[in-house]
Amino acid sequence: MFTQFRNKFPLTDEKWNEYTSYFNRIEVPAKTVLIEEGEISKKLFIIEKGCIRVWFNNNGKDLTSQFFFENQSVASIESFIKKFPSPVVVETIEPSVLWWISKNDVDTILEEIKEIPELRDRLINMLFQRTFDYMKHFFSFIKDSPTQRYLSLIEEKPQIVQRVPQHYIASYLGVSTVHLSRIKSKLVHKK
Amino acid sequence: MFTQFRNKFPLTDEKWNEYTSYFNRIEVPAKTVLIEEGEISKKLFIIEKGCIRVWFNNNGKDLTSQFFFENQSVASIESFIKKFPSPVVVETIEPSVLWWISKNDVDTILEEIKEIPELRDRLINMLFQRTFDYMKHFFSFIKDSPTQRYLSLIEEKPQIVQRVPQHYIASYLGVSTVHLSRIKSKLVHKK
DNA sequence: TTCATTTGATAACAAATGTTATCGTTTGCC
DNA sequence: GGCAAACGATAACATTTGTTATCAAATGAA
Repeated sequence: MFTQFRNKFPLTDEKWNEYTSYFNRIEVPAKTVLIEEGEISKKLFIIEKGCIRVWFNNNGKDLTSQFFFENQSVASIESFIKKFPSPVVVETIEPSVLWWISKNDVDTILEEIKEIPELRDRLINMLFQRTFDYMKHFFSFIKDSPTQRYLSLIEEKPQIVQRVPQHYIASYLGVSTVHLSRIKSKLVHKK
Repeated sequence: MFTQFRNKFPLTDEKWNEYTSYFNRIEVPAKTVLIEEGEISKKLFIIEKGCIRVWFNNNGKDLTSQFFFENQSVASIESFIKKFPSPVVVETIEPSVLWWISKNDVDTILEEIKEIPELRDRLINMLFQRTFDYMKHFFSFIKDSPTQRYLSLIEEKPQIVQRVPQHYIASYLGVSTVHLSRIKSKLVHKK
């Protein structure tokens, strides 16, 4: 799982082995809840195989905010960092193979590597990138129609359209399942 | 302008004076464009007095993404950091008193202070906070109706409702000016 | 396989929102 | 003060989107 990243981290073999040994491998079925609403999230997950959905409960309605696939890391980020009760649920969509690490171990690693400028800068860049991604997704809500957002999704994140059940995609795009069905139907008939 | 922040930064008086001297004070009228669309933004602004709007042009329609008031700092953030052409326009709403600093000077300061853990951590926290703010604003688009978003705005950012022309608020909330008018009208008549 | 569950399409109707146009008020400027 | 531009409210109508209900197809578990 981790050997593919080995050359990206300027660490001694000793440190590398120590850090990667903090991770635990688990296999879980579809629809497994990894982090519950209200729980203080103490785990960070990396996906070896499978796919994960982050959603929250809004007056009984299930609203999806993000999807994650192979090689991405997932946490209830605000809960993980600030120790707040998680506002969101983190749940597998497909049967998945995951690696998790505890917050304690992450903190240990961060404390040690922050003396290494390359890694520190990489971390800061990751944070910026996250912010930019949110900005972009947000902009699409004030500037695009649901149809345009669906077309962008096909273009930019085809994995989501291919692997995720449609009613989750509907709430991710901010429309009802019926309306997403209509959008697809119209697109087909126009072609 | 800066003396109110003096005690928050663990710097020698010498460094403090050097850094604050990098800032330039300007006074500008309302509707002054500070950063144009497509320009590579090399300035960061701090607002002493007045109010600023960040917007972008979407097929001729003027869409507002953020508002800023006194003591906040403003840049076309992605352009400033990554040296991309700015996708947004940064423009004053009211006549304003601003302080600006060049990207070069910001880089100089960042390079020097990154050896100071307190400041580095403060910077990282600021980045996280920005991301959380975007997440929150984004969530409100998938979970709230325009009426609810308007009520939240009154509650959480009364400055915007009080100081910003209504048609800018409409595009910020993602509705037409006519519909925002309707929303206000309904709220009044229900009371 | 068989049956229950999940998923997705569609229709009919209701509600929300956009568009265009008009009008009155406010604001800024000379 | 007076004029032009900006701003905001409202009406009438068009379009989009949500809701509820029904049905068919796909999927998964025993």
